[in-house]
Amino acid sequence: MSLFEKYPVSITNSLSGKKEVFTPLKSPFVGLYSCGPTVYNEVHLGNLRTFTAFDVVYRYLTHIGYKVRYVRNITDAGHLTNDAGEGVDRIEESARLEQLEPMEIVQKYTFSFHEVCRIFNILPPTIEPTATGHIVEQIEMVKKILANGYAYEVNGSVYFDVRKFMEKYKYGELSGRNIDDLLEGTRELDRQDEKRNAVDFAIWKAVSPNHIQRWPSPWGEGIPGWHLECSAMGTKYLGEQFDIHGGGMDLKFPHHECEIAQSIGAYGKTPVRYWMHSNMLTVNGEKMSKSKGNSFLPRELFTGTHPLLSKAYSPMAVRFFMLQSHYSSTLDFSNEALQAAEKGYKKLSNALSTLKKLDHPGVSGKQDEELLKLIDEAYRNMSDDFNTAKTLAVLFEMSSRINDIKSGNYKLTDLDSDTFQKFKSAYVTFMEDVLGLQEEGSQNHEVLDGVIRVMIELRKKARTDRNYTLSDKIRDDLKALGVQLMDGKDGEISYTIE
RNA sequence: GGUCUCGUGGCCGAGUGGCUAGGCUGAGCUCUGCAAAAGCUCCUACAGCGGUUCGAAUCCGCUCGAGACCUCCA
Repeated sequence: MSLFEKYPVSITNSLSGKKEVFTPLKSPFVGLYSCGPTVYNEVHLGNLRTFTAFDVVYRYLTHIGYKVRYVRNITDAGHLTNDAGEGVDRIEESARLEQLEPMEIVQKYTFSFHEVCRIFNILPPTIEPTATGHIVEQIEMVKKILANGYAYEVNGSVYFDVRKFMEKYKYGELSGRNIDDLLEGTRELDRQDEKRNAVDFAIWKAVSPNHIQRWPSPWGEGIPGWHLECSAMGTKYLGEQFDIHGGGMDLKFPHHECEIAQSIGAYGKTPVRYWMHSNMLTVNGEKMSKSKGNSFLPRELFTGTHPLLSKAYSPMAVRFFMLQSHYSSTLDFSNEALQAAEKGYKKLSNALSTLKKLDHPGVSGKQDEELLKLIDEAYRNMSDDFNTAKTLAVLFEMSSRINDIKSGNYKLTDLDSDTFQKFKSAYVTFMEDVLGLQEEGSQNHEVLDGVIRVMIELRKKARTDRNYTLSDKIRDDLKALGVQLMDGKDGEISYTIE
């Protein structure tokens, strides 16, 4: 029996608004798509929250035995900031601002995005398609939609005909929009628009002659509509219908709503069975966004240079901070909250390194139902709509048990070896593989480790000589450098690096 | 204006009809040469009002407050 059968996953489906048991179309295969970044700028912490949320979804589904194909796109084709064709193209704008080719902009920020992902331990997806690499697929999709009568061409642009679509299908189901209201509110603006109705959206857009990014199409030179790329690439790699599509809450409308309409318009079936939306990261209760100017860059965290921060925070502390809340709730970002998260993370991380060094003595004790129950709970919590907050609570329980073992309050000889192995493997797996919380510091510094060991030996000697002035000096000086020594009961000294 | 979400102890943040969330902070204790770490104990809340129920933070209604989407945004 596989883990996903033992702990069936339930997902809050944005489409129904309800928690539903997750059954993949072709178990054990799972198709997962999540909207990636538009690479015209550096990603900020709010963006990162969503990527982290779906990283955990991918990690957990994989861990419990599903074969996941995880597609996360890179939007590297520019789009006009509104569907009417006014506004600016972000990538072109950045290119002009930085005096670079659009391709250089896109390359630069794609690399930067990957670097940030690596730092935050966000795994690469199994496929990371780019919009510009799938122009052909997008043009083909536009052709299909035109052929099916759900789009019309005006002056080299192609628009999706929402009115026509609604004669046969529903539009607005995902976001709970009432189309009549939408039409009502925007009727005035329609006059000089190419669109038949305000709710129509571009699936192919003709661009002016001085626009740098452009591709030939049956309708003339232009760029694909923003919503189209996800539909085209999702279909190509995951099929006309697939299991999970995720993204930030702010993409629900119009982006995801349009995706649904396009796919139905092209293939006659609804593209996604489970829609997942992660909620916003807020600052003082307001959404973090570039346009509001309240966003934090990853770099500002590591260096502690942001005016709202009192110090620098490590990537893992930030990752822990995000996992402490459920993905569907807003999460408020503040210096205090980060400080608390840093300490909490350190506690779990310390227990992790302690546990890794522990081995069962081989003397057979008895089973411990409590420990086994904790493992079971961790799985139940994760299978319950990827509730990382509840899972972390269980890991804190476990870390207490680990510390009990370390301090001798709980003797390993009283525990049977099988239970211990299960417990150990569960804690390490949930921390590292499922939640992606790695140990920080200590490792990867062989020389430093050697040097600290030498200092520790000297301090031990000083202590046995009762030369506390010297032993305290060694400890205090190392502390000043960020190395914390801790005296164990058995006379052994361990250390952590800030 | 329309649609929707949320309001939990000093702070962050789970929970959704009866059972301890958890983390951080603060106070006390144990251990320790002193620290640190760890363990134990304490401070115990559900915006307000009304209703349903044997029983509600959890369901329903109203009031107040905050936010999101409706235009690019994860």
